[in-house]
Amino acid sequence: MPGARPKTRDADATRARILAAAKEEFARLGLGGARVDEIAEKAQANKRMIYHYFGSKENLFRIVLEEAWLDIRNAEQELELDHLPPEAALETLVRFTWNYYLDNPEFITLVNSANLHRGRHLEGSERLRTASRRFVNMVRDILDRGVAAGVFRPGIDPVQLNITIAAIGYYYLTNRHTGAILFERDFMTPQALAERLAFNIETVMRLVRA
Amino acid sequence: MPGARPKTRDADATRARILAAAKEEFARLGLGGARVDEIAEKAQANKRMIYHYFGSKENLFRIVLEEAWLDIRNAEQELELDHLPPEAALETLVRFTWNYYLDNPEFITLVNSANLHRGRHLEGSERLRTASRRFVNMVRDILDRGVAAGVFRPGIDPVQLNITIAAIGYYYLTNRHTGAILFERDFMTPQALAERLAFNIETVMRLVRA
DNA sequence: CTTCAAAGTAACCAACCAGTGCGTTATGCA
DNA sequence: TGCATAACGCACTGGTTGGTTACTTTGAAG
Repeated sequence: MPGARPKTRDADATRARILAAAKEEFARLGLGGARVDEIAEKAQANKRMIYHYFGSKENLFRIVLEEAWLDIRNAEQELELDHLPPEAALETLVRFTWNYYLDNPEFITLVNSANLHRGRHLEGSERLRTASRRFVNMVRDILDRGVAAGVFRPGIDPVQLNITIAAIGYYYLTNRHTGAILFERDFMTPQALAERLAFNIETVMRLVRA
Repeated sequence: MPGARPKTRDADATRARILAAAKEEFARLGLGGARVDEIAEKAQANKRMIYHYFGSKENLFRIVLEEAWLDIRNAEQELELDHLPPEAALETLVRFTWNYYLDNPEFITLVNSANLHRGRHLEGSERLRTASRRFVNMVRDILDRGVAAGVFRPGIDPVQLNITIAAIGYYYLTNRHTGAILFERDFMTPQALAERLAFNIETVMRLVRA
């Protein structure tokens, strides 16, 4: 929940409250479903302020998206995977990705919304491209070290591996509602979550092992 | 594109045109973004006919979703995987799933929309549950035959395997727009698609092999 | 032919919604 | 203290949207 409005005027705080409320609403209802009035109310701000700080609903969406992505890329960097042996580094990345999706469920729905709109709102974000390049290099480094140590097979594309690591967690969580109906099981019990994580680690390890 | 309006009155054809147009619009813009007037125009029908046949926008969405799921479940059955040896059956399923997503891109966005609304529109569809049960049994049978033949390891949960097979294709395609921006490569060239399919087959085979 | 239910249409409505015009209030600085 | 600037708020609009009312047309059974 965005915090309460401060007594005195504070541009940064108001901007931040709007951003937090927008993230919630866009994640819950998508770009088309979210209401600017609702965002303003949740942020304890006036709708006029949204247009003052962000210009348009679409631009607000754009900034929410960019922030969300920069957040996960920063968190990945803080894992310092280059300090771990390759197998431990990869398993840590799989666990981290899974837990990040669990702890930040709005990230997944925001990404879905962005893609429904064909990625239009992320085009031209140089900050994001830079962060992503660093991330891919980190995974490439893990793979290279694993090959050198003889524990990973050579020739694996780090981008394909990244996509797979994200996919096996992301899909399970984003499609948990229809999954629960089709497969007649609760996807979100602690046991179900633990089983899925173990399955995913096994999948990735078998994929890379020499 | 839904066909042109027939000369004479034809309730079934009108209903079908509305359904086809709705599928397109819901897939393109989501439940909230789709416009009933637009669906009526695309279907060459009057908006009132939508309410006559389907009662409400939400109910129209519900039926579009159910049809889309039944379509893929039926197509899977037609593969007759029980006539193939276990390894060939599994690879065929991975290829089929991938190609189905490629040939029916609206399926993916419909599923995303359904999950944004927490699966609410699929609740209580007994037809769908029956079809899904048969599908899971089919995969379980492939796994069992593979274990008996000594080519697959035992203890694999067919539901987890299903989820993974869907995930590694689905995620790549649904997130191809943001992926293209982040990873600075075109996800949809024939070569990129062939590489991803090969990677996915490798992933699944390594996951199940004894 | 007649009849009548179903198919089809146009015009409408109340609610809603992104965006704005314009005025007010607080704050930092000279 | 006075002033420029930025933060903030209210009330409105022009256009849109899901859904409805009241009506005409069609086809087929008897």
